[in-house]
Formats: sequence, structure tokens, C-alpha cells
Amino acid sequence: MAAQRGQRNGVGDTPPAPTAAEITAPIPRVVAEVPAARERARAIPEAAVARLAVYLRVLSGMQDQGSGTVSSEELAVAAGVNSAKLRKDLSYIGSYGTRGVGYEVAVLIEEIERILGLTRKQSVAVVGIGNLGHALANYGGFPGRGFPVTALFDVDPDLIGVPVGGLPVEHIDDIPTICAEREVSIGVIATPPPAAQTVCDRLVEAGVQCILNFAPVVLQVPDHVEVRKVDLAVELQVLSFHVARRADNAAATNGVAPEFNGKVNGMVVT
Amino acid sequence: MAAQRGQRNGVGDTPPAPTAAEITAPIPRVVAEVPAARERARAIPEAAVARLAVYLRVLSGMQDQGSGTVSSEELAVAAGVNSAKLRKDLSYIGSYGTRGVGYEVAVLIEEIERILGLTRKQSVAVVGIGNLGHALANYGGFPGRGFPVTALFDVDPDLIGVPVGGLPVEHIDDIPTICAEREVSIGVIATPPPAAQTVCDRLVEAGVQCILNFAPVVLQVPDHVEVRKVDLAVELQVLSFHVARRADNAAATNGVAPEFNGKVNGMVVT
DNA sequence: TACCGCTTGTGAACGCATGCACAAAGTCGC
DNA sequence: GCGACTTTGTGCATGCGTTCACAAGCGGTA
Ligand SMILES: NC(=O)c1ccc[n+]([C@@H]2O[C@H](COP(=O)([O-])OP(=O)(O)OC[C@H]3O[C@@H](n4cnc5c(N)ncnc54)[C@H](O)[C@@H]3O)[C@@H](O)[C@H]2O)c1
Ligand SMILES: NC(=O)c1ccc[n+]([C@@H]2O[C@H](COP(=O)([O-])OP(=O)(O)OC[C@H]3O[C@@H](n4cnc5c(N)ncnc54)[C@H](O)[C@@H]3O)[C@@H](O)[C@H]2O)c1
Repeated sequence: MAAQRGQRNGVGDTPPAPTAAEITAPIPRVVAEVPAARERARAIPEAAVARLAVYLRVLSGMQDQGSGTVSSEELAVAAGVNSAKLRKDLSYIGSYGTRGVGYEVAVLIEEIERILGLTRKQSVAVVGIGNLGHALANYGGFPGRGFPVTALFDVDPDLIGVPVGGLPVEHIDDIPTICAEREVSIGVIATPPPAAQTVCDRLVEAGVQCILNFAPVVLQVPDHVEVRKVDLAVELQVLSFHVARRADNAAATNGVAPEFNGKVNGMVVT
Repeated sequence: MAAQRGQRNGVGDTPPAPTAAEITAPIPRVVAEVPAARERARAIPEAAVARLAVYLRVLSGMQDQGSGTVSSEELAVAAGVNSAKLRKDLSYIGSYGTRGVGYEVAVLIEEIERILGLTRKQSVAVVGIGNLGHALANYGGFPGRGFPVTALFDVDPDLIGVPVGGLPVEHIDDIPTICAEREVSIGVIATPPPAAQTVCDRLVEAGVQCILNFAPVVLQVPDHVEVRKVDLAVELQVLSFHVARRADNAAATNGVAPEFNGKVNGMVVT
């Protein structure tokens, strides 16, 4: 029980268990984690990693558009972040900029891909080929970004063997063999909530070390497995909170209706 | 330009613009934000809000299962967080526990729902009824949680009028009238990336103040609009990063293969 | 009623992340 | 070749979020 932890990536969610950002810190763990590992894999804050992925996409767009170099300011605006933050994020992976000029787009793409481990293709398996699973299996954006979907699993006998997005659905009992055979490194769970934990356990048993979970449940996994969750209900509820707070504030500030209480369309009146 | 900002919720992403957590802090803003608003809507960290949504779901499950009360420890384990963190999160919304006993499940549910603004139903519109849009429209989990999907939009003439999940698809030109009429408070964008910004602008014009964006683009919105994004490519890439880092560490630590290097299945060996 | 054990709620400390501001470093023009 | 200008990379301060640890408070019990 003590070895288990909640999955990360909510908002600002820093897990109690070791993170990339903590590998240099003293860890109250007993096995593995030798100090010698410090030099390699510099500690990159998890938040920065997520942003690097965003920069990468923006950079790809720029490259397609023919840009040769970008300044931190341009890239920051395009990625929707502060330019200082962007430079700091990039500094985690090294110094690839030229002062007075900016960054070479191609170089930056290559370096970010290297850090994110995208040089090696990460094979993805989707479990639960229902509404969401179909959408994921049909989505062309993954293979294009280095994440080929190489296996689909379900329990529904009517689905087994049916090709979805060009790939036949397999039975979940075949997870061990197929995942090993196709070197699946990321498992995506899109089953109903009650089945999620079982499916997760099977994937882990099969050696899958990373899980992306769409089911609204807290998965229990061993320490060496990385879980991220996408929880739409939570997203909507956070938005709902902001609506409520805004309404409260507006009501407290003055008697004006919640919408359009004097603020010009996003521009701060100075 | 200065009034625009990147959307939040990456990992540990704290926005540059005012957040719930900042309303008590001195803000270098010029309009609105009157000090009088301080008493109401206590400053709840955004990260805590996201977790409250998780607690709510766990609590609902407990209630269905007949539990009358829970201790912070039980709830924390079920939600996958530290019990101290859980208590602090709950303390943001008030003191509804009984020392020596725990929390009454029903009371906690009610209070969290109140804070998250779930007492008022939040009407949702989905734009872009493709693979993902279909899945969202058919998903039964939203209405059940206080988020009725009341409108679907697309541009594809073949889709207009076709019922999806029991609701006919409307043309995006009707966004203004329909959103107003059905009091849509949350817009979900599931269009191809190039269309996302335009769709977003239309929603904002129609008075929608909250947006959940699935398209892998950085949306530019005025200050009073709240955007959250769900970016699967980023999720996968963060997972990929962890695979890479782990492989690096293992290689540096000893010559052992990345998988199963001595650790017992999640249990820390003491 | 008084005591005891249990759990909450929170003050305080710590650590991570953000943003600022500037020195270092390179380019471009002359 | 030199100076001025531009942009990077980063030390530092600040603020937010997490965690610890414990006093306060409540129910049960004698
Ligand atoms: N559809 C959405 O838009 C949406 C949105 C948010 C969250 N989710 C979550 O995603 C998950 C999937 O949603 P959905 O709408 O696709 O559901 P769905 O019912 O359409 O599909 C679920 C699929 O999982 C399969 N399945 C059931 N048990 C299984 C098992 N033990 N092993 C393997 N496969 C199994 C079913 O056969 C079915 O094909 C759910 O947990 C849901 O809460 C979905
Ligand atoms: N399908 C997935 O699993 C998945 C995963 C991650 C991200 N996404 C993202 O979600 C978005 C939708 O993906 P999808 O697979 O459903 O795509 P899709 O092509 O299946 O569907 C897109 C839909 O949007 C409609 N559309 C196009 N332009 C529009 C406009 N201007 N206004 C309104 N509607 C418009 C199209 O008619 C189509 O019905 C994309 O941005 C994609 O990158 C999808």
C-alpha cells in the first residue's frame, strides 16, 4: 500500500513519489536509485517536460512553414508562455541558441525529440474499443508524432477480429504475448471504469511501464509504472468552479450581471 | 496581445494571469478586482480544485456503497493522495469534519458540489462532431455529473440535422443564437486544429466563458475566458520522456536491462 | 464529570516553479 | 576591426503548493 501512489498530472499535481525533478534529491527509498545516476538525465521539472512537448509541436509547424530560426520571444508567444520561462525550459536540455539571433528550429526540434525519447518509436496499445477507443484508434495524429498504435484490445466477442483504423481488435487475454511481441511501451485504457484496474494490472504484468488512463478511476500501480490520466469530468468541474467564482466575484463587486461588467474585451484598460 | 495568455492545466502549470489562488494577492491590474471581493470565494489553489473534483467522485462511489462517514485517511487512500494534503484541500472549503470521527460523506459531497458550482447545471456544447465529437456526444458520464450536453455543432452539411446521441447536429453559424437560447456555459472544441481558433472566437462571441479544447493548438482568448486543454500528444510525450529517463538511469546505474532490475512488484523492500 | 484515544484543522517550514533583470556572447553594419 | 545592438542563459528573489507535526476538539467510557 505504501508503495502505491496517485497518478499525476492534474493541475500542478506533484506526486509524493520520486519525479524527474527529484532524482537529485535525497530519496527515502531502499532499492535502486544509485547516486551515480545523477550526472545523466539532468533533473527536468515535470511541468517543463509538458511544455517542451508543446514547444515541439509549435516548432514543427514553424519548420513546415519554412522558418529557419526563432527567437525565444516568438516561440514563447506562439506557445502561449512567458519568454523567460521558455528560455529556462530550454536551458534544461542544453544551450542550443545563438545569442543575438535565436534558436535554429531544426536543432531545437532534434534536441527536444531526443530528450523526450521520441527518437525511438513508442509503440502504443489501446484497450477498450468503444466510443472513445474507436476515436483513438482512428486518430491519425499519433503515428505522425512517433506513437504508432500497434495493438487494440477488447473483451467484446463481436469486436474481436474486426479491424478498426486498419488494425484488428484482439482479445485482452492476448495482452501478454502481443504486447511483448510488438514491444508496446504505452498502454491506453479506454474501458468502462470497473474494468480499468484489472486491465491496468494485466498491462503492467505484460511489462508495459506507461499508462494513459481515460477511465475515471484512481489506478493503483507498482512504483516503476508511470500513470497519467485524462479526466474530462474533472476538467469540466474545474471550469465550472471558475464560472461559479466569477459569478460570486461579480456579485460581490457590484450588482451588475455576471457577463460583461465593464471589462473591455480582454484588453486591460490603462 | 498583452491581454492574452496561454491556457493552463499542463502539469504544474500556473498561469501568469490572475487565478483563484491569487485573488487575495496584490494584483498589478487596473480595472475591476475590487478588494471587497476578498471575503467571498476564498482563494482555493487551482491544483486543489482539480483534486476536489476527484474527491467528489470517490465520495459519490462511497455514498452509493452506503458509507456514512469517512476519515481523511480512508478518503486519501481512495483518491490516491496524501492525507495531509486532502485535509488541507478540504479546509479550503470550510470545516465540515468532526474531530475524532471523520467527515460525513453526504455533507462533504454537498459542500464540494457547492464550491465547484455544480448546484447549477452547466450546459455544454460540443463543436466538431467527428471521431472524438461522436464519442463525447454519446458519452453518458457528463449528464450524470451535472453537465448536460445541449448542443452539437459542425460545418459538414452531411452531418447537419443528423442526431448524435439523441441530439441533432446544428450548423456552426447558429452558435450565437443556440448558445444564448440554451444558456451554454462550456464549449468543447473537437475540430481539426486549423478550425479551432475560429470556432473558439465564435464561442467567445456568443458569450461562452469556458472552453475545453481537444485540438492541439494554443488558443488565444480574451482575459475573461477560461481555457483548459486536453492534449493527448503531450500526455504521450511526457510518458515517453519517463521511459527514456528510466532507460538512461538504468543504463547508468548498472548494466542491467531496463525492466525488472531487482525491484519487487511495487513493494519497497525494507 | 473527567479522562482517554482518535481525527481534524492549521501554523510553519521546506522545496519547486515562475518571473525578473542583467551580464555574457554573438551578429550585423560600418 | 570595432562598436552597437540583439538575444540568450542564468542567478536571484518571490510566491505557491506540499508536507510535517501537533494542538485543539469531540465522542466514547468509566
Ligand atoms: N466517450 C467519451 O467521450 C468519454 C469521455 C470521458 C471519459 N470516458 C471514459 O472512457 C472510458 C471509455 O468510454 P467509452 O465511451 O468508449 O465506453 P464504451 O462503453 O463505448 O466502450 C467501452 C469498451 O470497453 C470494452 N470493455 C469492457 N470491459 C472490458 C475489459 N475488461 N477489457 C477490455 N475491454 C473492455 C467494451 O467492450 C467496450 O468496447 C470510460 O471509462 C469512460 O468513462 C469516455
Ligand atoms: N480522435 C482522437 O482520438 C483525437 C485524439 C487527440 C486529439 N484529437 C484532436 O481532436 C480534434 C478532432 O479529432 P477527430 O479525430 O474527431 O477529427 P475528425 O476529422 O474526425 O472530426 C473533425 C470534425 O470537425 C468538423 N469540422 C471541421 N471544420 C470545422 C469547423 N470550422 N467548425 C466546426 N466543425 C468543423 C468536421 O466536419 C469533422 O466532423 C482534432 O483537433 C484532433 O487533433 C483527436
